[in-house]
Amino acid sequence: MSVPVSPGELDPVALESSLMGIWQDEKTFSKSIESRRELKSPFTFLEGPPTANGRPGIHHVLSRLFKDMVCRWKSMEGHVVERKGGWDTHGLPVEIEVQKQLDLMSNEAIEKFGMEAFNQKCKESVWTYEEAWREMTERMGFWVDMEDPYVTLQDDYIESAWWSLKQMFEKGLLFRGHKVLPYCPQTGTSYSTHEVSQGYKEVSEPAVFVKFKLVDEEASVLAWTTTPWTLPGNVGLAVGPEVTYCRVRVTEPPSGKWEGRGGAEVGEELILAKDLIGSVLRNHADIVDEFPGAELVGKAYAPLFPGAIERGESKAAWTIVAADFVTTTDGTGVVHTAVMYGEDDYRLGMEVGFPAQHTVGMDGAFVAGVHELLDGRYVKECDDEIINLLESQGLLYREHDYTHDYPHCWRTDHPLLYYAMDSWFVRMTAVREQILSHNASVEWAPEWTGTKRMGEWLSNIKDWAISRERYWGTPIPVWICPDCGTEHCVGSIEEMSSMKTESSPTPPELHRPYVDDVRLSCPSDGCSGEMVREPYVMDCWFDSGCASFAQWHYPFENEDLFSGSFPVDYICEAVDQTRGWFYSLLAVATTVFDEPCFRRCLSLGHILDKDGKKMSKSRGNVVNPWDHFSKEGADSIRWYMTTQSAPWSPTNFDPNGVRESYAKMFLTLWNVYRFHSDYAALDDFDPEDESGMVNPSDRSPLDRWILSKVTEMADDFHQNFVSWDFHKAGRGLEDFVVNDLSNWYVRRSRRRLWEESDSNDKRACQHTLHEVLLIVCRLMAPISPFMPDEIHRSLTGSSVHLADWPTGSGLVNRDLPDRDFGIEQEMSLVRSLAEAGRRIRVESNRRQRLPCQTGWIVGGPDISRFNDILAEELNVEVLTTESDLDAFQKIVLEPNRKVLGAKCRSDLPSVLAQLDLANPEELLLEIEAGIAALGGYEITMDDIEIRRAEKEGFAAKTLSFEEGDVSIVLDMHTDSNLLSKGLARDITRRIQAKRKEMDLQVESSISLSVWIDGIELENSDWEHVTTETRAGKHSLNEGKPSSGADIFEVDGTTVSFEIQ
RNA sequence: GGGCGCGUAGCUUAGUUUGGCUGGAGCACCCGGCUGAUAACCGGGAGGUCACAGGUUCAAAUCCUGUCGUGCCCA
Repeated sequence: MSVPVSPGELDPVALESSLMGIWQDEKTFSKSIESRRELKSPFTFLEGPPTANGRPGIHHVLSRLFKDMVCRWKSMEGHVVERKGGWDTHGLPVEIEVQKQLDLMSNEAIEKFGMEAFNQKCKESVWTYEEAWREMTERMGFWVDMEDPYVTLQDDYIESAWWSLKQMFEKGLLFRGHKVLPYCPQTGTSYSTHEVSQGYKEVSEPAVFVKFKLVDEEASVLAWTTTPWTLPGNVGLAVGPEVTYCRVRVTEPPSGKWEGRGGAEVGEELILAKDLIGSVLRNHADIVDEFPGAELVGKAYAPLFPGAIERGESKAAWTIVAADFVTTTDGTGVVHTAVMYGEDDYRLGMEVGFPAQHTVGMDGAFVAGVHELLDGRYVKECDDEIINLLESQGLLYREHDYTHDYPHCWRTDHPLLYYAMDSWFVRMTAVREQILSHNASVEWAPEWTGTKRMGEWLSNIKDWAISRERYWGTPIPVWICPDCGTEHCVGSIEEMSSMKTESSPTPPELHRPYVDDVRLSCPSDGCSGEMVREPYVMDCWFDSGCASFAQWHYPFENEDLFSGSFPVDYICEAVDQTRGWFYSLLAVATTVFDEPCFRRCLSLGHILDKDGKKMSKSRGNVVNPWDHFSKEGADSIRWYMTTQSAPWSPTNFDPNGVRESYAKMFLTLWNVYRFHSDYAALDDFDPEDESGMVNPSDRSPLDRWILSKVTEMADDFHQNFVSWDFHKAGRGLEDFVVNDLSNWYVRRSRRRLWEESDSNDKRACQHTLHEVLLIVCRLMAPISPFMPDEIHRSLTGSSVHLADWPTGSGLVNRDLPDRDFGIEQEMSLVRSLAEAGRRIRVESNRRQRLPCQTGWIVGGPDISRFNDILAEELNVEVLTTESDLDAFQKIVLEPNRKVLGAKCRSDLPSVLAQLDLANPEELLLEIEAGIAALGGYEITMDDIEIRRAEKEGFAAKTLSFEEGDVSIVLDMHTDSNLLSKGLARDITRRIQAKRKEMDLQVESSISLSVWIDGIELENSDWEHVTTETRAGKHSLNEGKPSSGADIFEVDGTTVSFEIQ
């Protein structure tokens, strides 16, 4: 059927582009899915949707590679592996991009521009780089359905997300609360940590030590703050229950050196942490009492700004409470708590029941009723006024300037306020046990991502703030009745339409501002209110967390598709998704279905630049994948990324490594393939022709060896895939191709194929190469899908991606040769001996081309069937075995430190010293007789290892194996016969090099003249030269060398030669 | 500030789970060899404070503690 054609030089870019075309024309991807349909065994994959509003970089290739690799592998194992693409299209990054573009630096500006127009811009912006992403995806060979992807901005997707939120709402898991966020009153926006981290600035601000007067005692508690504007909001003080506090009495008035406002009267008593007395107090004072913080808990103090906050039902307000976050690293060891203006403050306030009221409005100004001098003023401008007020009431102990890094708005440069924003939460704390158990059911790679990184996080799980005061996102489907306060969560478009008031418009899509205009009729009995939607959008992590069902628009359609693919078998993203997508998938699946969302998760390490720095646009160190796509090709990038480190290790990207993968792996494989194809084409070799078949058992030991080795490699490869060690799999395969296949099998088989006439041996070699190449291609295909397909198609006529996994699976059959352990062991010895021989020659200064008369193998198994190979490698005339070792060997006893150490422990050094001094032959006899002892310890065969070493005077090497030692000994003498043979090889080599230099065809004949000045060349050796070099006409030592002749010298003999 | 990784030759890395013989490879470098065998191959050389400091042990790259650097996530 398929006779190979000569493939020629490798051009990886042309090869890959041509295959991309073939895949498209043949619909190979869809065939690779459909052809497995009848086995009815799905393996489900869920694509973590990328955002296409940034250009894809090399780090995006990594996660797409590992997604693709596993999916291709599972396909070849016989599973149906559907791969739906996806796009993440909502979220703050999109808005920021558009705001920058349109110079809309505040919410006010956006609203002036128009929310509808703004969101339209956002929608367009998310497709900016879609084309670039598609091109990258196709070029790298990532097979995923990009024609019918799920998109988080589509109504279908949003409707599914709404449905899931309603499930939570009905389970009572959705509630309203506050979230303290860095907030900019100028732009009216709150910021994510990510944004905040871009805007830290060093500033110097007034910090104050404030006296809080206890109600029942004549003493004040000192507390410190860097934000005086939060003091009117103070509702409590926190102390560390274990921390030691002191009550001190001021003994002297402030000195003349006192800086700033404030102070304390003589006799006044202050309370603060003992450790901080020195750094806080500026008066001489006596310690009158010392006690743990627990004793302070429960004491009441007078509010600084009476009336600014109403006590309401709170018992804890304006009392001292215990908190675990209190430290004595700065301040006074007493933490001023303003519930609405600090994360810790808010959490503590909720815990102990402080009133949660704002003293500051969304505009950044104090609200009415705080204090007549402050009401309506921007808080940051009131620092001085507040300090004055405190001083005038004797409540200020000290003020000072404090320099620290403080977050600022990157748009307006104004300092941000930590501010409790209204927010919707999912009560994750209520499902903590469930989510922990679902997490534990996931097979994580690496394991610590799940148990440690995710596990630790989940065991301290907090409620999930899912609302954002933004414009572009999935609108929160919660409506509230202004009349009766009823909250209603809508779970479908249909539900919204049926509850809609008559005057409300029908929204053209499920986005703001359209859904904002929808009013619902209040469903409460007797209420005729018009419900208004909460003006938030959802955290975009919630969107992507719904992917497992929203990609199918479940439960509105595709019930079967969803239930057949949930939980999904496999997801894969970079490690930063632990608290991102991995978490949101788990969180949504747990709260909606009480099930895990995925069975296996591969968490990848990041790709860093070559200096170990993270790749970012601002650093300008992002590597463009096309630099390598259009040079070494996608196969090489993929192979490099797979083999250079474990998938989860952070890795420095080294462009040179890609080149190395290309030069080593792909060039070598290509040339093995090319070598095979060239001769196969020449010989019209047909692997399907039964009459030409040579059964493996009838093939040469060399063939049987490589067939056994390929099976060993394939089984290891598969095992490594199963245990997620893709890097080890790839390295093993590369080692096989380069070392076993190319550098040994092909090198040793070359002459077999040069044979022009048909022979069993030649066909045996061709079948062997054919079979081994196919196995290699099938194993490689998931990692690097191009070249293996090219070779597979050329050898069989069909795509490797439609072929079965060679090691088999529950669905496809195993298709590997049998192992032959004996032959593997023998060959391993042969190769070791060949290497040892080369080392001998280097050490004995004897060039490789000069043959040795005799080589002796001493010890080891019978390797006579490889005698020819080994004699040629060693370049010896005669290779024989020798049983009498004593002629060139002696015994050395080596200690087994593991055994001896356990036995002798601290005496080990002295025992080792004695062993060193002992006569090995005598000691060995004593050991065999059971009477050996060193340093008072009995010595047995277990304690030592016997090794043989050659005596002086022989050119020899000894190799140690578990089964015993094997030596190779070479005869180093030289005679005229050997010199002639050596010279002939040198001449041949020079002529061949010249032929190549002259660009002659391999089979073309030459006319050769040689002149030798020095040793005599024997006739048989001259014949060898003329045959090897295809010298049809030739002359030796006839006339004088012409001026155009090449001249070289070896061992004092000068040789001239000329080719015509 | 907290959690979780990572740190081995100029570069990329194996070995760390389970302590044990001289810390093993590849790239680059040097010497030599081999080649109708490719950007290849083979032998040898040079190159290591196994991030640092302590500890446990007869024995530590490996286990423990701390420090530094670096990355991710969270504050």
